[in-house]
Amino acid sequence: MEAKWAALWEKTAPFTVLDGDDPRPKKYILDMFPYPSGDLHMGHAEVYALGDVVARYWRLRGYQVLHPIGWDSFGLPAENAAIKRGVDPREWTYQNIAQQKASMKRYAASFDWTRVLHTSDPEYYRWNQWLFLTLYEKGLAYRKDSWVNWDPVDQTVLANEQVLPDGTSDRSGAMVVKKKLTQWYFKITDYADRLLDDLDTLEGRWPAKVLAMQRNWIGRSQGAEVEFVIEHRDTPLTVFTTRPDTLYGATFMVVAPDSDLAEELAQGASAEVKLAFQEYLEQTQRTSEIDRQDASREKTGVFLERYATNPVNGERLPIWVADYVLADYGTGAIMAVPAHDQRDLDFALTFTLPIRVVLDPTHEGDDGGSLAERDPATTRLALAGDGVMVNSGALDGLGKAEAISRIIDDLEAKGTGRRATTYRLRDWLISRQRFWGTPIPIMYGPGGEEIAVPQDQLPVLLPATEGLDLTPKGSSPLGAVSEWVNQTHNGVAVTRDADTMDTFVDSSWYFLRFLSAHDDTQAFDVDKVKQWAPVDQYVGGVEHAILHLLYARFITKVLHDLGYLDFEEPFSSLLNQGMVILDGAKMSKSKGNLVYFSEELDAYGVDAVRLTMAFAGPPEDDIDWRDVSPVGSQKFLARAWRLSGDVTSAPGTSPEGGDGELRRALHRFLADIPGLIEAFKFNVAVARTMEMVNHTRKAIDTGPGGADPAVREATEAIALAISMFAPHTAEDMWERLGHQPSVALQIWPEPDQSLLVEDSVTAIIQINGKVRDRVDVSPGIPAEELEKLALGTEAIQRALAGKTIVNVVVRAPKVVAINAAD
RNA sequence: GCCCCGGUAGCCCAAUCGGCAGAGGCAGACGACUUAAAAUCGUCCCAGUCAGGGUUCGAGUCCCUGCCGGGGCACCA
Repeated sequence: MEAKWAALWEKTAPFTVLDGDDPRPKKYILDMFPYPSGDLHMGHAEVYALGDVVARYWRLRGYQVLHPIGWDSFGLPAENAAIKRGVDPREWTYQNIAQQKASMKRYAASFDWTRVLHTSDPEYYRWNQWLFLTLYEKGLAYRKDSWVNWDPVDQTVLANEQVLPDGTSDRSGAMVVKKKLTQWYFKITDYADRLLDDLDTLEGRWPAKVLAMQRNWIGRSQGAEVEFVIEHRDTPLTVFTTRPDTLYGATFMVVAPDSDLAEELAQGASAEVKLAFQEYLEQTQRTSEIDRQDASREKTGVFLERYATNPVNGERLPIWVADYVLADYGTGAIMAVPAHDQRDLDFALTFTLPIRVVLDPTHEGDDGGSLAERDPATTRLALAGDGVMVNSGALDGLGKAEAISRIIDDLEAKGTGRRATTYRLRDWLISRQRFWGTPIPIMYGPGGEEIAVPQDQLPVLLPATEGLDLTPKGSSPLGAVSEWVNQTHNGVAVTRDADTMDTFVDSSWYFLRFLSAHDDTQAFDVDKVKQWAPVDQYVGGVEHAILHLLYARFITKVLHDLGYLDFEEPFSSLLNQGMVILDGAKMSKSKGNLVYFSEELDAYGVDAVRLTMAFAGPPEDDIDWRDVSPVGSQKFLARAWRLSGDVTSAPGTSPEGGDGELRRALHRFLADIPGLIEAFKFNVAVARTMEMVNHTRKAIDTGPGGADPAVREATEAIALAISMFAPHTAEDMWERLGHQPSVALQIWPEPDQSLLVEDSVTAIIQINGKVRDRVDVSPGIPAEELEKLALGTEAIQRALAGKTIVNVVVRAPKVVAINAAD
């Protein structure tokens, strides 16, 4: 059956979207495109099953649906396989693509196969280079020398987003180290506010979890910058603080050891201090991220023998370096307020620095004890809460919030501070020292100056891999291809940038490319974009909640600002599916708890696997393959399929006059399914379809029989519903019902409203919250009548015997609640 | 430490607005059909919704506290 229908679909290509007028409204349904490492796995089986439900659903609703697919085919695994097995990364990649493509076709995903793109094709990556140059021209792509995350195994730099919280690489798993390198960045921080604020517009349409993760990641924090004059230095030291109210409590300053400022200040100190600083800096750089993030570890630091002046009270504050201050957050320096910040307190206690309380937390009715009892110097606990300012000059007596706004006003008036915002988000480092990616279209002149490759010279093609040594050496393999690196530009000898772009650049705009996938004159067609974009429904794993989605949002905003797009968010609605796991754990080769995609298809068939994915539970939940039953899905599909053989009426038979009960159930079903699919309650939609099959089975076996027109009507609707989940079975049912293919091109029938109105509903009668009786009434019954009826029933009369009615609440036509006392 | 999500039957999961806790499936038991088994069909079994408190005529649903599980961020000033 699978083979029969696959051949037909291949021939008729029912899901191809042609250019030209189509009167139907449009929907752009996009599943995250895969990375071609080996064959598809169970995770893919889930996304493509669920994405296909949505795509097929909107087709049933009469929409022209664009549902494209492609491959995110640049990236490290190809290169690593090449190194390990001596194969060409190109060959490896395109072979895997061919295999995955065949699997997707077998899986009956309703993709438009005419728009396939591969990011590793020159026809794609030349537009990636166009994008780079476009950002470059706008000053959004720039080069800087900075401390970067270095993966010592893959021998390449990583974006912040690719470093896991434990300090290891999300690819190789190696402990990431810091290295100072000149690299290309995209200025995503310019968009931090918009990336954060626009998340509000996605509320309710993106999973709350993803919104929270993005907000966390951008990490906006509001406070103030305060300037401290440094002795023997012209420019003051600026610090960022969220607690300017505690400025009077500052007793020392701390500078990050790996900052330029620390280096400079140490130069002005004695020889011993210089030496101590050098040692400390080296020690810091040796410390792994894991250790550095361990807040419980002993505070360390070096006093620089330099002093700053507190702008509000003229106090002399010693300046220290310590690794608990990070060079790349805020200004890389802080004012330390030990009484009100735990980290500063720990440091002050370690080095016996003064501690001054400036905010008295005692208040009426609190049981925290007196101020003396809470002295941070003895309790070793910083006073974190709100209270009343003390020891703070003009701020004395104010609360925290008032003090913050007051002190900022004062600082601004004096010109020694200002309101300020900082972000956790860093600029996006896009250079990679690897081969299998998009070459950065920049050349360097004799003086090292940047020369953008002219647009008409794009693409900058990757050289042939033959004879190329891809082994990681810490610099790009492209650098070794001298005839590629050394070029002549306007008669001058120049060298190409030998790095390639982060593959997240490729995927940050691919959804636009699908709209004109083979256009060789431009990256995307603005008219097509107007017709189709933004993506109406995006489907994919939560593992891309930060990286890919943030970058795609950023690039969309940039292209919007440049006038290419008239929208600012690329994905109007987002569905994250969970993972497919086994025995409560993530599948992995090392654990040996793998379920193979092709084996499952062999064992149960495509339809049963797809249906199992949809039926397993809410899409965002993980599916434990042990808890679900593809056999059960198989049985259900067979049961549904059998209905189509038991229908004996002719195609086109009017359902009028068919069995009333079955028709009422059916039209309720027709009315409910769309809402369920649109709310992503696929599991419930499948359950309702099973229920409908049960109803119809009963009508055939013990009801009016297979000749009843309602039975045909119901079976046809079931075939349509099933077509979203199990296309082969549905197609076969449709044919057996006497129709021409394809069921995928049918329209979901409108429910007959007259069959939806209930002619009677059951009202419940409660006494003191317990259900004591129920009566069947008409839905339009007036409250008084229902109350009279309720109080009159035998069961209620009996239950009320000897009691006094206190009051009666009537919610016609569903509930009568009687409150009675003895 | 901060933030987000979840906890309903042996298991996976339903339950628009606060209104009869159960739609569907898995597993299990029994029965019909069968020489038998499989397949199929049918019937049945099972929880008072993690715990405690509150609001309400009425709470799985709303509020508070706690427990458990999952996830994100974190020496971020």
